[in-house]
Amino acid sequence: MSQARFSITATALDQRLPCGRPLQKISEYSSCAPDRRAADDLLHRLTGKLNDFVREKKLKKSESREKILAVIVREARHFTALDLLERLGKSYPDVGKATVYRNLPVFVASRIIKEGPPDVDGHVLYELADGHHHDHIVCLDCRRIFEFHDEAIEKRQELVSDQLGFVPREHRHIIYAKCSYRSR
Amino acid sequence: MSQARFSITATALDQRLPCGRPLQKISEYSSCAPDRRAADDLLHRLTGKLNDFVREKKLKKSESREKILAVIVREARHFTALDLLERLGKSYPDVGKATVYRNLPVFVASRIIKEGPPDVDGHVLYELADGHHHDHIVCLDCRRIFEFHDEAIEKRQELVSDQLGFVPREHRHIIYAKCSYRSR
DNA sequence: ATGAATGCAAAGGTTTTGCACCCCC
DNA sequence: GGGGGTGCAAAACCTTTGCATTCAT
Repeated sequence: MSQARFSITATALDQRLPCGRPLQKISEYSSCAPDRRAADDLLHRLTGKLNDFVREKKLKKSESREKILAVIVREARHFTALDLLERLGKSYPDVGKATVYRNLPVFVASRIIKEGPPDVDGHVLYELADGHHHDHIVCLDCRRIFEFHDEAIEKRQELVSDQLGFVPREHRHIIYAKCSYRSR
Repeated sequence: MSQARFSITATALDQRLPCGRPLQKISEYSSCAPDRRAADDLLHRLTGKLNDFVREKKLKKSESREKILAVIVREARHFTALDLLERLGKSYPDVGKATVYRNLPVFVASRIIKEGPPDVDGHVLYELADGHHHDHIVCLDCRRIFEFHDEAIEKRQELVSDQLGFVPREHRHIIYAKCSYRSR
């Protein structure tokens, strides 16, 4: 059984923080933008995607919408509506919260973000829809969210669904676990 | 690869309902109590479990708590706090909602119920903790919740977690799919 | 000029909390 | 009689909506 089939990504890149301290917000960890240049590139690409969608659906351009997108790309990997509001308030206090709530569905519809698993408090977690499907593993100690992908599980799900007479559309799979940070 | 490793249980037992009609509430389907005698047996067993917990934690007996438990066992397989409130209101209108919200954590702590996957509207779904772990497959058409268990996926999760340096504690796995009811 | 998009504030729906009272041990 | 448990109502919390206004096309 090949180990190469696993892949993992730490959403939180700041590995220096002590793991034992519980955080108030998952997002405190996921806020570290990994690479400014990469983020800018991505923002540029996604802005294009947004514009395409806006044109296609005969919507109108809006500065607020682009500000929101910028904050998402630069600061958030996994975020709730409230996280986003809070961050947006720091960079762009002029954008109202109703606008945020009204635009999240637009970003989802344009496949720029997608709804992920619910966070620890039960709120919808959004994340960038980068095209690469992954599932989540959340550390119960440090609350960081990691991503994993395992082809064997994916395949098995399809098999199970099929055997049971279902056509699978999507799934959410979260493992709550303890990372070994503490014991290292 | 043996097929016998799959198991499935329909939470909703009323198979006569037309599948095409979307429901307002998941619970409308999961409300069909399968067998009165079995439910009473279970209630008796769980009441004992509750009493043990109450004694152990030096809490006190309460009639409301037992009423709530009775409604859970008799009417609910998968339910949100609000579902429970609504049903409770019919059988025991004298029990206040604060009491329900305050007791749900007690039932969870005593391992009588557990938090399940979030429902379609994002609310926490509780379910009886019957000791048999299972995951869920939800039909996007008829909204019924089915339970499945696949040992291969379970094992694989442990392997993945272990390889990545995590000690898994629990997980939630929901497949959103379309059942073949319509096309039959 | 038309209708999308916005900010604000008010309303909505769900869960939690404060408080006085009740009841179990 | 001490402290958990309760009901009620108020508050807290997050999200949606109404409305007048602004802005993009």
